[in-house]
Amino acid sequence: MHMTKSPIIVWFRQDLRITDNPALNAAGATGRPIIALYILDDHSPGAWRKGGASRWWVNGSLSSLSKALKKLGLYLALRRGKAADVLHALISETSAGAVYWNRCYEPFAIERDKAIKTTLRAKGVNIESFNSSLLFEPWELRTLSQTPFKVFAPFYKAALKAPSPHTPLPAPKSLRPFEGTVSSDNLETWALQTTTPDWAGGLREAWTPGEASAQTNLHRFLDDTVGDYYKGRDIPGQALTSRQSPHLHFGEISPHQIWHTTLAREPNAGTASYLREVVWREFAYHLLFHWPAITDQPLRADFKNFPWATDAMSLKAWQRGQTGYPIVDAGMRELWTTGWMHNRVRMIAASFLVKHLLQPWQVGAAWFWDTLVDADLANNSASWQWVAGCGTDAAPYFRVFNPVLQGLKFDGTGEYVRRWVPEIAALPNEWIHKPWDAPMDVLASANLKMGTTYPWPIIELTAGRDRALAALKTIRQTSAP
DNA sequence: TTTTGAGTTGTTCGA
DNA sequence: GTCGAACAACTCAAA
Repeated sequence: MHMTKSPIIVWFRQDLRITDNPALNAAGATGRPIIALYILDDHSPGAWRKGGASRWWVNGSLSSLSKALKKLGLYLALRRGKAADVLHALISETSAGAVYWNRCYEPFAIERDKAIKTTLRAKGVNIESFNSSLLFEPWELRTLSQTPFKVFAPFYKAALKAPSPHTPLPAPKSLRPFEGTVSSDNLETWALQTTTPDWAGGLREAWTPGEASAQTNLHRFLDDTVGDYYKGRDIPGQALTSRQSPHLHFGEISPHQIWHTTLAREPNAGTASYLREVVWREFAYHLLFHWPAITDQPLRADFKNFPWATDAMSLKAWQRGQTGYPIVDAGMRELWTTGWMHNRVRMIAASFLVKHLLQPWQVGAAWFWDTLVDADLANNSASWQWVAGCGTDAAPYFRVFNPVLQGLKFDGTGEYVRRWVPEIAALPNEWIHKPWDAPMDVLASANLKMGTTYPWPIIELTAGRDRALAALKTIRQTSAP
């Protein structure tokens, strides 16, 4: 058989879209028959098994991708297992001569893909990989002395100065399908969406996975709210953020599409700060690429000796949204119900766990990994380390978010808290962020029994803050020579 | 090589 | 109620 006629496997991973998909376009351009493949890979060494919310999402995303491919004449084959094994099997079934994919950047994925590339090339299979999920490859942006960046501001400056990211590719007009038989799992048998119990009602209500939804959502955001984004993105009671994170994570939309579509709009403070947030995502990937251990280990070595006060009860109260601090509890319940939490509240809730409750950031990261529909190894690792103060930037150690002040400042109307903590909804604004201080008659008329219908605060704020600052002091001393 | 300016998102205290 | 200073020291990145 001539290699040039042999089919190409397009291996879909975190690029579940047909527009601006370089691997798919390149395969299409060869004119050779195409086999579209997705592998549910929980088995490669070091793989971060998708959490519950992510599994729910990818189920919807795959079903949407499979429909879109069908319109192009392609059938999406679903297989599960160790990616290398699946590929070897499929190649021997179909005599495929090439595998095309868009790059992933998680440390385990890099290692897996490198190994696959080596063994398949040794067998004479051509491998082509493409960039589809980052505006800048993690190794592209460098300081003047050729080192990777550790601080966002200069990274951002370098990103703006760098050559413009590629403009998005159109969807291929038509593709030549592979004509042989390729067996596929039935998506339902993967049981990514558990129905007993069906805990995903809130997710279904909040989200529509898939490329079409990602596009609709981007245009809604740019048409209606980006103008208010600069300040509005801090107000959790209002829906002024882009809500693109899960779409971006699964590659239902590319950052290039977001970048160029946004740049084509009337520039203002909102569009500028939105693009800046997209560069934050790039920065997280840059950090993960150059410091792959940040998924588990604090980047700052002195934090290895940090005296965390690991405590299962504290963690549980936080996870369940029962800390007694309304803004924290609201956030944790929004997360549990919808698989997402507003960015401002993520910072408050994360800071509360790490600082006031002195729980290791890794356990918070693990909970987010399991419950977020946008769970992303780079963003999650970098962001938790930022909050904990052990990451790259020199955030001042004394920056401890006060959940009452943050609540008053960013949810002064209590709209957000009332939505997610209904048992205190009848409290007037004055007490909505500190129900424990409310007078007896106010509590009574709000039908609120502290300690019964809503918990007393799990920890006193000043005591928690002082304990955190004292803990930080200890590692400063121990890290001295 | 050395120097210099700066570093996402805050809180508290005291005037 | 408002406002500015203090809260540490260190590391990064560029000049």
